[in-house]
Amino acid sequence: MEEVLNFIMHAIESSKKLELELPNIINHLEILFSSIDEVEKSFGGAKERVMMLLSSQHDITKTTLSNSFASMMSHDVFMNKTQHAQIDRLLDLMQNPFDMSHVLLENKMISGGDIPMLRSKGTLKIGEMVGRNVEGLEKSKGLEGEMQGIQTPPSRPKKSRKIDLEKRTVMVPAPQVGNTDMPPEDGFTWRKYGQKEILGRKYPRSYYRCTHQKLYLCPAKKQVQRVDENPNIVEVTYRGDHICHKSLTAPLSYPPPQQLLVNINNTQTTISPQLSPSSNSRWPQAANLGLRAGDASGSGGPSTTRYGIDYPVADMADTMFNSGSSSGNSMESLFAPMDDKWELDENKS
DNA sequence: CAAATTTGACCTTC
DNA sequence: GAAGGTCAAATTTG
Repeated sequence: MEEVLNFIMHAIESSKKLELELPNIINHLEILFSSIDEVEKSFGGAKERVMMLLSSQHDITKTTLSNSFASMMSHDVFMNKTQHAQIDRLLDLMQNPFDMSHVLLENKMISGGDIPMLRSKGTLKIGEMVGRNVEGLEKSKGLEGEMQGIQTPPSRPKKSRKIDLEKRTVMVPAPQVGNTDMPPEDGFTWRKYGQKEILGRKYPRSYYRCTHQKLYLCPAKKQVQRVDENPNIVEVTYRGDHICHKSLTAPLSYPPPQQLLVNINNTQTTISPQLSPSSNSRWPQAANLGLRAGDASGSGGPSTTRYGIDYPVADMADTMFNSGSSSGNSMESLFAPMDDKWELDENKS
């Protein structure tokens, strides 16, 4: 419990720090990123500990947890107006490749030649919560279809798209280099099972399901689609919750998440319903999107998607309550780089 | 050879 | 019947 408190206190501290420094780092995206990252990690650590405690105590459902966070989010705890403005700016940058290069230059200047958050693969990462389409809300038609475990003979088993799986859509930047069609990373391993041209959409939609779908009957799925207006952003729609443990699907050691974490609530009106208890209760655990850029192995062949963990502030709700993330050990790897970042930040301030 | 991706066909919904 | 979602055989890759 003490550990939880430590994490929370650290998160709060980091938040305050961020708030104070905001005017100074408004143009320093890398610092801004690090700061957000710090806050997120701390809350993530707290969440993890709480989850561990809960699982030992049993029976407090994820729904409850999600609701709690939904409530927090609805009060905009983590996103004040200034932060929203920052995100708007980042989005603008994302929408213009030229501006992106400007960002790079900008970071270079700031960091004296090194661009920790942009130099590797992830580049900028903006999670935009565009909607939680509670598709299943009125679909009390009952659970039909694939999760029932009813075996139907040879000719294709009956399946239904109307399974009571909620959808959650997030917008994340597409990889800028390499195979830009790769789906965002989110800590789980996915297997592509289809791709389809969608009417009115410029780019095809890819369908992924949890690699362990068969082994663990894990119902988690996701769709990845590039945004027409801005190919630099992909729309990821999650359906179903992972029931397989993350450790089964992702490596135990996570690469330092050097990506940008931004949560964008388009509009308050959009968000509120999305945060309804019912819609939260079954969010995919993997709400934390990442990017795997620079991987040119996108087409064909076994390329088990090894997703590093990263937690966009974008979806801190999920980050805190839904991602079955790292082990105790991993926290070290999470915080180690952060210390460096803060050193950097503190030097600036 | 196992595991992942590709892709055309099939299924379900509207 | 059209469109979206899924299956599964074929293909690719390590």
